[in-house]
Amino acid sequence: MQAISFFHSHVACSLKKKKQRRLVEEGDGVAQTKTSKKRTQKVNFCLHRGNLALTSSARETWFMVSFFLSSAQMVKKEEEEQAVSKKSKKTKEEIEEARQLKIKKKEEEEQNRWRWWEEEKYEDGVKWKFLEHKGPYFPPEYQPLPDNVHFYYNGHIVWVSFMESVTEMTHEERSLIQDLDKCDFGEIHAMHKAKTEARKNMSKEEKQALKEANQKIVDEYGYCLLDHHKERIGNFKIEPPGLFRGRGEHPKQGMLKKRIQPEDVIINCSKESRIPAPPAGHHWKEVRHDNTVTWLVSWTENIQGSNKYIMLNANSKLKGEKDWEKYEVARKLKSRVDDIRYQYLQDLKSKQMVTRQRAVALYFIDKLALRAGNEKEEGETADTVGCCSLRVEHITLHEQLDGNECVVEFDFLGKDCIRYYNKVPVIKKVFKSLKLFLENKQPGDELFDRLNTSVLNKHLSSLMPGLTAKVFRTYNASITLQQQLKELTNSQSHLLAALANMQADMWLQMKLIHVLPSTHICTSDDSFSVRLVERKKAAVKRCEEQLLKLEVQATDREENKQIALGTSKLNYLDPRISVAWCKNMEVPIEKIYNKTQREKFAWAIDMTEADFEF
DNA sequence: TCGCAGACTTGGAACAATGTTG
DNA sequence: CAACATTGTTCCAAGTCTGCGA
Repeated sequence: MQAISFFHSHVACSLKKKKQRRLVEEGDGVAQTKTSKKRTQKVNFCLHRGNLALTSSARETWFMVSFFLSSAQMVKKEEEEQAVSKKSKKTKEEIEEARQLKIKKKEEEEQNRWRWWEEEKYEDGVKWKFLEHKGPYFPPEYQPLPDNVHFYYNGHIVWVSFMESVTEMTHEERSLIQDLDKCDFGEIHAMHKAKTEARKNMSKEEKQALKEANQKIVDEYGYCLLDHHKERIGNFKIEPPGLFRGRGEHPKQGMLKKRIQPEDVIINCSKESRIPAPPAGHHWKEVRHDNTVTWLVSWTENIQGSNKYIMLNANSKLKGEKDWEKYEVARKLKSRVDDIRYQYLQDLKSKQMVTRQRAVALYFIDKLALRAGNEKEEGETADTVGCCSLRVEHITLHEQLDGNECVVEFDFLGKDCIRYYNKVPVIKKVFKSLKLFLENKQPGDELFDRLNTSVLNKHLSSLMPGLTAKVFRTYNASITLQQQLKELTNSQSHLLAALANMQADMWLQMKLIHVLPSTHICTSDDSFSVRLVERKKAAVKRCEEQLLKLEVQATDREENKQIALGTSKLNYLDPRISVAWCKNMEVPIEKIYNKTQREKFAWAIDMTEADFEF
């Protein structure tokens, strides 16, 4: 235990620094107001310039959508660039040859692709009929420190066993090493620094060799055979030992994550398949043949005691089918959502406390895209909440605020300790109910004391099979995207090319708008003429130069957020909406999804017609 | 109905590769 | 062509939700 606490305090030290910075960055009110202001401006600008109506009040949802739009618009720019680079370098034949090769490769890939979406589904619960794989790839063994690298305690060289993080400290070490301040990791640190430096300075050949070696591992362990099709595995490597780095104020940060041995590992595969061989001298914990689950390998992790799995890549049948299903449920919600909304608005009047709390929670989940909020074990994880686990201190009620009535101010840490701060005007009935819920409660008490996620989800699934809280996030994001795209195409289809560029520029400018005087940006709004686009481009360039000088950390972070939101387009936006739009607009799908994304959404790209309706 | 383990999705951070620019 | 910026990939923590047993 002491070894653990030793590491704990060590890491806690370095973490604390970062945390403090984080606090400064995200936590303080000023920075926060700034970012929210920025967001609002961005939305307004879009509204104004692009004639887009903001239909959903869920800010988060909007940003997923706006990100999609902006990233979709780089069409022309890329094409130009390609043309230029081709001309300058290679000969005509070479270009032609390379092109042919590319096309051929693409065709081949297309041919090899498993079109599982055209096949019949298995009976309920069965995930596969045949599964064969090579087992997990274990991380390399611990390398002892070289003889010339030392660890010092209180100025003396100490040989320690715990450096390899396989074992805890020995008894003697525990009694010797008590004070972190007396530890000197200097030489070890220098060694690691030298190693990274050496890696950076490797020659081309060395890098190539390394790459090939890695590829070999992928070729051997990275694939499995599932129902006669070769499928890529998502994470075929066992997690290496190390220090647990939780997020936020995690009570277990810095604890020792143990090395996983074959004896800890459960293998799942077909009975009649070639069972993977454990490393020499070892055996598996268990080999099972359970075709109702999708994992190939599992083990129990020692920090939280939860299970870890090796599963297939996002482009596999198992993941794709599930994804498709998810969007189908969300689509079904489309036809029921009016009823469901009507119902929870009615429930707001209910005399029954449970019903009333449920209605308010649902209102939040639908309107604000809050997560369900399962209860968590105290002391095991950071203190974060979702809708159902909101506590008294997380909301403030304002009868009147900034010219709005009935405003709820949210301030809490959500998933991954990301702060959610929002002031939302709500309808009177919700406001009144909230006041009622807060009566006779102290900070620390639950806002929805009669409600939890399982009550909520049970209710939802009684309204519609398959309906759970998270479906609202998918539904709202997807429906908003579709609406936005529709309006875009209806009113401005003939100007689309210009608009596409416009939006890319707009996006760029959006980032500048807060830093630069407004004269630099809004030169005029009279038309969407191509000439204007050109002028704008020049303007953007000038602005960019200035931005570099004026660069504030705040903008950096804002950009990071935008990028992070981009990843959510992988999870919440029905790809068929985007695919249909591309087909309608004759925009190549490559402009919207990169290779990985295209593979993941192969089912959608293949099956979607231009007239697809979410 | 309640608690809990298990399975699977979501999403940020770190790292790697690739593109851009002065 | 080196330094910097952007984009893509990997890793794994942190959620959601289900089903089971008491």
